[in-house]
Amino acid sequence: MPHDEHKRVRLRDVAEKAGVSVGSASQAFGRPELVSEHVRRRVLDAADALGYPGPDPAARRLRLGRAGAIGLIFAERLGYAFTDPAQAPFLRGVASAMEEAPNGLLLLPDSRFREEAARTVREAAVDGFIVYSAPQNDPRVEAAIARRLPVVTVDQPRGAVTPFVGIDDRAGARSAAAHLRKLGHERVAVLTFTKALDPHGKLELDLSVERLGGYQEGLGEVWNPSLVRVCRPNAPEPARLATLELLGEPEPPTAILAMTDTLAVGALQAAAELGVSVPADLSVVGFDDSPVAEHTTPPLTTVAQPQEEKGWLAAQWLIEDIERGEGPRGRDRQTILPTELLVRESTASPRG
Amino acid sequence: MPHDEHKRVRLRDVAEKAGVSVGSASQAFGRPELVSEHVRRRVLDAADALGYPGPDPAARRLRLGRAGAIGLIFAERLGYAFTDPAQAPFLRGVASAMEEAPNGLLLLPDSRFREEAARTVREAAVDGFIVYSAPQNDPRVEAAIARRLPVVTVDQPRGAVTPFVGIDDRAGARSAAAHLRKLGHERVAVLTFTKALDPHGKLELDLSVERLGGYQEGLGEVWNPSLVRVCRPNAPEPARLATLELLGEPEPPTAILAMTDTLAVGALQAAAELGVSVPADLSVVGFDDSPVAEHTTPPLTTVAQPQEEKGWLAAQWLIEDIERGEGPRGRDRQTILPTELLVRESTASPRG
DNA sequence: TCCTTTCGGTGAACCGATTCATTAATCACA
DNA sequence: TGTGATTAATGAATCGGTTCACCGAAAGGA
Repeated sequence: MPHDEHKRVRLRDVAEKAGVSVGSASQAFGRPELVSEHVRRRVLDAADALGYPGPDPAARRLRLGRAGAIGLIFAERLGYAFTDPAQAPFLRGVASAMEEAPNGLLLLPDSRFREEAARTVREAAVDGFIVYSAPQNDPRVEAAIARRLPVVTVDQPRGAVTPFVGIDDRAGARSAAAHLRKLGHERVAVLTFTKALDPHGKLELDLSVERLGGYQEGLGEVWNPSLVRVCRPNAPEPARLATLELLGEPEPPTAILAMTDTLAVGALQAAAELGVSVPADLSVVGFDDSPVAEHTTPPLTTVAQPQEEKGWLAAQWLIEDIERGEGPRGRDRQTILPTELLVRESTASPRG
Repeated sequence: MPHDEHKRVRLRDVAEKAGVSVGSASQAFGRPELVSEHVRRRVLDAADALGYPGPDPAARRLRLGRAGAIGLIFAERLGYAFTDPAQAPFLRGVASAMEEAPNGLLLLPDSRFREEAARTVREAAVDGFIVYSAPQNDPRVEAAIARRLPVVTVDQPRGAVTPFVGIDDRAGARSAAAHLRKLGHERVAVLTFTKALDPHGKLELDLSVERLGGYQEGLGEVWNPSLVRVCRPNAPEPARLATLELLGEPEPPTAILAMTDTLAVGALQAAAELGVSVPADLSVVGFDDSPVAEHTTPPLTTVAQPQEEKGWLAAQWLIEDIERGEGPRGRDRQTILPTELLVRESTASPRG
């Protein structure tokens, strides 16, 4: 029967009830080998007689100076988090690096209320942050840096003032575009996504800038800005609509470069709806090689990037820096992992 | 230029440098209206002269008695988290309930190391837990309850000793099965997923038991246990393989009941691969009405459930209980939200 | 001029644990 | 029986803030 104990039970109360000092009581929980079996028993008994919930994490944290958690700052609002299946492997990588030390992962999503989100970051009980694909001038990122905790930045090579891991987005995009060019395509549309712009219009993500640049380089003289469509958020639906529109035009593109596989999926849906055959009438190239890419119809040609490795490395570095205990470092550690163009069945030479 | 201050800067240091008491320094940050403009300035200036990262969250938490975060305990390991697109709307619901108060969301995934995962829960700095679709005898759930913090359970109606929100899984599944029955199907396969079993083989999720029961009831005399396949984890790939196998048998099923849309997607992939036409040769019914369901080819007949509302309600209740500040409650609050069978184009009467 | 408010600042108590230098008790062995 | 070595328990200091009862000075009122 639950009594309505309104007061919380403190370690002190347990010690008193057990007739030992708080010191001993603490040991009984934290390092049992230091107390006699006898004391341990008494303490544990007292504890559950009183309904003691165990040492208060907040207090133990304060004393230990470790929060036991890592903050993950990412681009989307929570509701759209992980809508893109490409992010699952990244998480898997983070997870495997964290599995040894029992740490929690504190999600720090974007929010409609920018400043509130930053406040959450300022007040988050964490030992460090991973900034995943969020622009450097995001208030949350600034707040994270101001905390003077270790930070590792992912997918944001240019602006980072911290260690970072990423891929060569430009080269990857360029190879995708060059592939289409070589097949002979001359009307190539681009599906991109932009992050929400702040009032100053400056919240640009390196990632999208770089990929766009790569497309332009790879397409060379057939690059056509009027065929670029912004799809927001990064999900199939907006891409489907954009593609429907593109294919409805008098002179439709013969190929589409989608900045993510998720957008490519939308493009494929639109094509299927209109009875446009892929790749005979339309080639589609994605980016990421997300888990869905090989199961679309037809299987998607895409630029593979080592998501899982990115996640693993970022977490690994962060944990190292946390254990090193010397605060944040600069951008003295960096890795650019390679990408690879995977040619599957969604691309072919244009008709005629 | 960053000096290598190894010591952390404390509020005390700031106060000293500013020539005021720590009390005033604290106010300058926390409640500016209580100090004179003059003092506030001096403190803030001293703060950034010293590079003070702001009040230490751990300490402030301890004093305030609030962690400012909610723990989310969910079924999958972190790597597989949110692999199922059906979970995104749930998160969105949670997010919208949390948007007012700036709280963090601490992910408490399952782990290969069961006990480590439970430890993380025991030591998590949170004010309460949402248990999302995790079995009641999961060590993490037990740890959460032992913390004597508010807990809300989702999708686990039977075992819950806490408030819970869920749907009538059995009725939903029954309606799906009845639909197929009415169309005239007599060989109906079932794709299910089971949670990892613990050494005692008891980690059963109500959810899957209920849905399975519902299928059985709805199918009546055509229920055939030998056509039940376990697909693990809950992702398209295992379902694809299972379906490939089912369709390769001498007497293949004419319809498939998939326990989640994610599994249904795998079934559709397998059918497409084998050139089996849906719904002409094979009917497929999903569950969840996840965002992908209306975009599959063909659009998926499925049992819709109000994921977003579930998330919203769970978070709402939890926040209320936290603010009420009277510790955990029992299962005195509960809601079963309705499901609805959405008939799209993946089901039809069997041939002949 | 004296008394009462008002305003702003102070500093000690407290949040709930962990740690460690000390002290007390027990044991082994000569 | 005395001595040194172990082993176990103690309690005060500490982690880094927030809060609040109290106090002094300046302003307002009679």
